[in-house]
Amino acid sequence: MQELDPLLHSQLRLAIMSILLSVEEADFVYLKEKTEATAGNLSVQLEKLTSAGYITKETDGSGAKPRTICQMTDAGREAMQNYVEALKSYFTGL
Amino acid sequence: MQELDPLLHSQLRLAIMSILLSVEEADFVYLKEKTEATAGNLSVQLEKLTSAGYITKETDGSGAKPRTICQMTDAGREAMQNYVEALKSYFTGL
DNA sequence: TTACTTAGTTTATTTTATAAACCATCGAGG
DNA sequence: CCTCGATGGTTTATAAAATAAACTAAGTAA
Repeated sequence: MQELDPLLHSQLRLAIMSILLSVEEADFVYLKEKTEATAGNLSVQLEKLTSAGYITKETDGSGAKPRTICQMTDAGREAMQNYVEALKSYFTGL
Repeated sequence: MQELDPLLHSQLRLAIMSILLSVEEADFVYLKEKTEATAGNLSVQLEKLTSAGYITKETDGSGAKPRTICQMTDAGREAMQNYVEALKSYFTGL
């Protein structure tokens, strides 16, 4: 019965990470559509994942209308792997 | 990207369910030791699982010092199965 | 009988998730 | 050029959840 990384143990953050696992790059709008989250919620959760170092979040500058692009980091991928391993220990009896 | 049953998507409740999957009967004290939760927290989460119908919780009466015994219900087992299936959809890219 | 331990529950506090309100920019229409 | 609405976000407020602290009641041992 291992610890479950609390940063990943959240439906929306897990969904974000899941998408970034399979896509290597996604912008805010895409993530919003895929996850069906509100913009506010998405923004908050992206920030958390970013400051944990699990993803990068670059906002296309030039003062223009913003475009935020996210990618998974190596640390993020590793954290996901650990999370899965930890989860497995919860389902040995199933 | 399916919904994750919010009742199961909690570390402690998942741990409780996991134990009850593999054991068919466990008392409060045993669950407390295994999960390393505080009594208060455990009590609250057991109550939630009970009122959701995922487990049963019988307190050995006779006015004496209580002994609370928990078991998983069929609904609980089914919910766990669904939860696992839903989780899988989050890790296709891993 | 006083005082400690055990088995819990109830209530209060903190943390987390979520939504609502807001700000800035772009593009279209008058 | 100026409003008006849509787009792309962030900030802040609210609701829900997890956790801990305080309490209750019975048993046990000195």
